[in-house]
Amino acid sequence: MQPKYLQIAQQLVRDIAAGYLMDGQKLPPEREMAASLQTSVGTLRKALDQLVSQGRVERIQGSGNYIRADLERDSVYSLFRIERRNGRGKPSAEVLSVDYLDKPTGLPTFGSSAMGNRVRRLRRLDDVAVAVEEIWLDGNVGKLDANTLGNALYADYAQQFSLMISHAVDAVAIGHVPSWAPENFGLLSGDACGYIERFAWSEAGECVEFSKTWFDQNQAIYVQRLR
Amino acid sequence: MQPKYLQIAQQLVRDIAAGYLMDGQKLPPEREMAASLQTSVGTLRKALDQLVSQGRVERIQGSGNYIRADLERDSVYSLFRIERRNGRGKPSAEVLSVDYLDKPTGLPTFGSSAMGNRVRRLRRLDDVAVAVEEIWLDGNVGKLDANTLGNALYADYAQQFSLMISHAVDAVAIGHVPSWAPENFGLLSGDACGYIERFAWSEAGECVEFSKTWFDQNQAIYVQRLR
DNA sequence: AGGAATTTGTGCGTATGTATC
DNA sequence: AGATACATACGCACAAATTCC
Repeated sequence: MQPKYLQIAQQLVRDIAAGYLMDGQKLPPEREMAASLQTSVGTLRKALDQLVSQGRVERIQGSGNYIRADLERDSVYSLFRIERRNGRGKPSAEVLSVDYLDKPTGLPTFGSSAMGNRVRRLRRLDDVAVAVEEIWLDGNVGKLDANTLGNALYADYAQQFSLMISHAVDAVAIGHVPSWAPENFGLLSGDACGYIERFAWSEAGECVEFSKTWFDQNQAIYVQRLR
Repeated sequence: MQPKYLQIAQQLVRDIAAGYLMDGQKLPPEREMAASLQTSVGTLRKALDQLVSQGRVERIQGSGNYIRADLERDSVYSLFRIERRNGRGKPSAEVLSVDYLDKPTGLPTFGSSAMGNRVRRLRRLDDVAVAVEEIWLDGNVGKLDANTLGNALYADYAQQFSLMISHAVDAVAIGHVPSWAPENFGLLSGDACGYIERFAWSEAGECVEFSKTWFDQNQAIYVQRLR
């Protein structure tokens, strides 16, 4: 039996995910809400504290508690946050190619297979191309089905392979835009460009993915949020 | 006037930093501690919750509260992880200058004062210069004492001003090595260079710090670890 | 091994302060 | 200025985990 304040917090999370609670919606006053949940204000506040720390609820003293449904959290962004310089932007991703190939020499060692799935994508914020990326998913997890590959890559891994990504390490480096970058990407092939190298680990503890993301700094920044 | 629970939390942080509270040490029982601090158990618990969320204290039901001094957290690394390409490196920082100045035009808006403390540092890993950085700490927190400024900047803030940094946002950008970079930095003044922009917030919720860190990519990478 | 004592975790109620509308 | 709503603070009772005898 979980503590009541966690039960309440989880119920609220489910209500947000299910769409019963919409983004920006104002919750009832704490006393009212506590009464309807048959609990005390203190316990309700502890539950809300959880959601505030997750960024799902914003509390404004004297005003109220507001739902902050963050679609990004469960989508393309989840483990890789790119923002427009103004801090907003609806994310999407266009898959340029999916291939099952021998890992080329020069690719860092990761995973256990000599083969890998290579995904190349163009990423957009508000329909503006902001980054291109090349992702290598280790071959031993299986062969990626390009047709069912959507915006939320890690969710697709979970769907196709029951593969859950648990953590990752990102590093920043400076390089050049790859030759396969599409024409409508702001920068031209060969331009100097900052990129992110990423290694990602499965919940089983194996490093299963390596990726590089080159992004147009005029359009977007890579953001690390702490705590 | 800060809330009592934050005052208590900060006093405990100072006591840990000062060495009055050693790693692994067991704190007195909550009721006892609350009495000696002339507060209620609930308020003390809220203060301890802060420290637990920072990893400074571990609470074990039925046993007690234990100090978890994490030297790495309070060192140069804290909230800003630079590694050598091999993943190792003992961090250190040399303070080049500390000045209390009018914020120049062009500096992003943050904090509430027109003045700011400008710190310029050279950062090393294993005594190799890997990055230079310029840090602006808002003037309204006070005037930094250069003499007591060590490697652990955020710990120094806590010491000098009871100022605890709670979270930060980092963004990657590309620019040029500043003119004041020392000779022994690998890159030369004006060289193209990746840098990190950082905004950092106090626990009171005010954005109190802005910094730029230019780093020599041949020597070091900036690393984001997730989860 | 087992039970009592100790210590933190959870839940509730209330009073007062402070920000917002 | 008044009403509303969240923030802080205090205190108590009982549950759960640990420690000690």
